[in-house]
Amino acid sequence: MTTIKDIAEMAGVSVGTVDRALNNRGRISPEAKKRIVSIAVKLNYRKNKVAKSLANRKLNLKIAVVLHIHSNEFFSEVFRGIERARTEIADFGISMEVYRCKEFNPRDQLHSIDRAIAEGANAVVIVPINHPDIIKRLHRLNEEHIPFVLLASVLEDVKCFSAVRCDYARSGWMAGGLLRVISGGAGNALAFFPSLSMLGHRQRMQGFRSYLEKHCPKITLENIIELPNDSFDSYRIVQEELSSHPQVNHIVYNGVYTEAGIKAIENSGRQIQSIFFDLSPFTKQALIEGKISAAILQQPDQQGYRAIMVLFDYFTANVIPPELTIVESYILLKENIEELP
Amino acid sequence: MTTIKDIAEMAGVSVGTVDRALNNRGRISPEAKKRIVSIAVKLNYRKNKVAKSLANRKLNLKIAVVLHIHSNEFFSEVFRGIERARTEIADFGISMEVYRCKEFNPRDQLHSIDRAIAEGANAVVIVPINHPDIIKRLHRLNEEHIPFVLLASVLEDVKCFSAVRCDYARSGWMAGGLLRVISGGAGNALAFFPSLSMLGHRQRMQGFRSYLEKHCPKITLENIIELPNDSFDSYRIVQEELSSHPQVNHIVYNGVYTEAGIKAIENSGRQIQSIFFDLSPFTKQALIEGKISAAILQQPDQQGYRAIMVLFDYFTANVIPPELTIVESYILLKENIEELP
DNA sequence: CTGTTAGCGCCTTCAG
DNA sequence: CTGAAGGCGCTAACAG
Repeated sequence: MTTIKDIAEMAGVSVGTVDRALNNRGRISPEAKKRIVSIAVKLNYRKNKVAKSLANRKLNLKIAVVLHIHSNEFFSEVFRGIERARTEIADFGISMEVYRCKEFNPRDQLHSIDRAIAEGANAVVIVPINHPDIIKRLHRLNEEHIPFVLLASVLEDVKCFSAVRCDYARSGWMAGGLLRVISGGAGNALAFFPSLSMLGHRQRMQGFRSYLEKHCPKITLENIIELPNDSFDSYRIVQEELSSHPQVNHIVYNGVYTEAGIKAIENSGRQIQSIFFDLSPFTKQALIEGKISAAILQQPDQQGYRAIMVLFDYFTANVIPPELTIVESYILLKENIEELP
Repeated sequence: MTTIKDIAEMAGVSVGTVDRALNNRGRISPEAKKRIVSIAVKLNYRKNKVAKSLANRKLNLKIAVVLHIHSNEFFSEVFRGIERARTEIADFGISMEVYRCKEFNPRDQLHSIDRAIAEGANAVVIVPINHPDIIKRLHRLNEEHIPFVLLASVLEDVKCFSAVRCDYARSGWMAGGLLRVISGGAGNALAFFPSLSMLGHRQRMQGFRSYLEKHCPKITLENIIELPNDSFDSYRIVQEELSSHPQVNHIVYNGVYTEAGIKAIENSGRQIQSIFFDLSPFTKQALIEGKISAAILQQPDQQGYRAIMVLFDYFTANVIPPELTIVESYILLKENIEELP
């Protein structure tokens, strides 16, 4: 491992000069810089993350995390990942502040961003609301050179430092594949999705639909339903859809209120194979009890964790992340989680 | 974040004394120690991993990794995880040396361990051969207080620092569950496993068998076959078994030579649903082409990575790991990996 | 038994 | 434009 001291000796200059040469701090003669850089390249010099972090300490780096308040189980998991990251980065002198704001309330989220910046955040992780004011504010963050990471969401037309999310289209596609396997390739299905005004959900829905169109000619997708943002209404809608589609024997359910879906299916008294998205406690229980057939997970904790770590790598090692980090989705059967005999 | 300096000031002693008190180095009066420790507890002091690592540098910590030479695809993946860990721990002043030895050759492995220790390894990660001489050597490592991590294998009666592996019984159980789903709960099956003298494989096989017994009364498990350690022989055996069991329409294949299994199934010309373990390039291709139905993965790269990181956490933060770290297994359908339209 | 000090590698500040 | 020095938190070696 070569250090700036090695380079300094080799170049016959002081470490200070090497530091200036290698970090574009100016105040250095072009010739000296060139010579030092070439030595650094020759010795394959890499900055030591640990030493840098120790020195960084004085900078008091701070990451702001802008989340919703009334978070569902999915975001609780995301949050768990974020908290895990917090403990890991603390030793590196990087702190984290969480700002929670009302869901579907752009004004509140805007306010949170402003506050974060005012309080000295050096970077932002955000689950953005798709609203012109927010978009505009994010553009301004770019102008202010505050890197921000988009978490668990799709926002087009915004150039962010990095984005961390699942591949929504893929997860819908996988739901299709899983349905093919579970159904033996034939049957009648209903699919429920949360607010399709969110691009991610729409992509998932489209992935699912196009899979069935391409690969499952014998599965009739009788309806695709957008779920309301309420547990009881969701229950009622699932129930109604089941009543009005008596041949349906398969359901794909992607919704915040998993209990609603589970109960509605159960209370129908019909033999229905179902695929749920995400692993709420209800889903988990229902899976183990055989009330639902399978689940598709998107590792929310990993998403939260990675979003923070992207910034961590940047601060500690100047790593420029890929524009998009995809966290893989997984299929879960009861056999993955039930207790073994 | 409180530092030893804070504690020193508070206790009216020097940082040296605090260091001795907090790290059981002796040479300190019991009263001083007690007082300092209580202050540390009150201030919720945690050692700073970064600073410790920087200081650790002088110790030149070294992790030895004892692997087989003729590694299959599974161990290539394990190795990739290990190399990933290498780059992460380098900045912390911890190096890694890989010792490769002939598979199924205890003498050679023994020699590798000896050499690793002679060359100053402070810890060992090993994929152990289940042989009395190796076991004895591992016991001696314990006496020498060299922590060692067992990787991707089960060894009873050896108290190790930590073990990292998949849950073999669970992955067999999952194969059963997947077969249930794929087959619709009825059919005739064959199951192939690698050397059952390895405890892990035996556990997986038992997990699979007991699942079918408990939950799939209509699936006839016609035979369980142990695969030889050769590609051509494996092919021949699968072929023979298929011939002598003409009603078989389901196969579970866990073997090193995945190509053998795939080809034998393909060449039989029969309509066979199959579940493979692990994701070799052959398996991946066959999955995408629909020649096999599903795969069960055990994240070998994660296993390699975690094995190293367990020691890393110990060296940098004195973290005592759990005796066993289970890396989850996952189900893979073609829809997980095929290209999206 | 305890205090002091010199690093670990890097960054920043202050002199020159 | 460049060098020297101090400090980030912890450890180890040496003095007392």
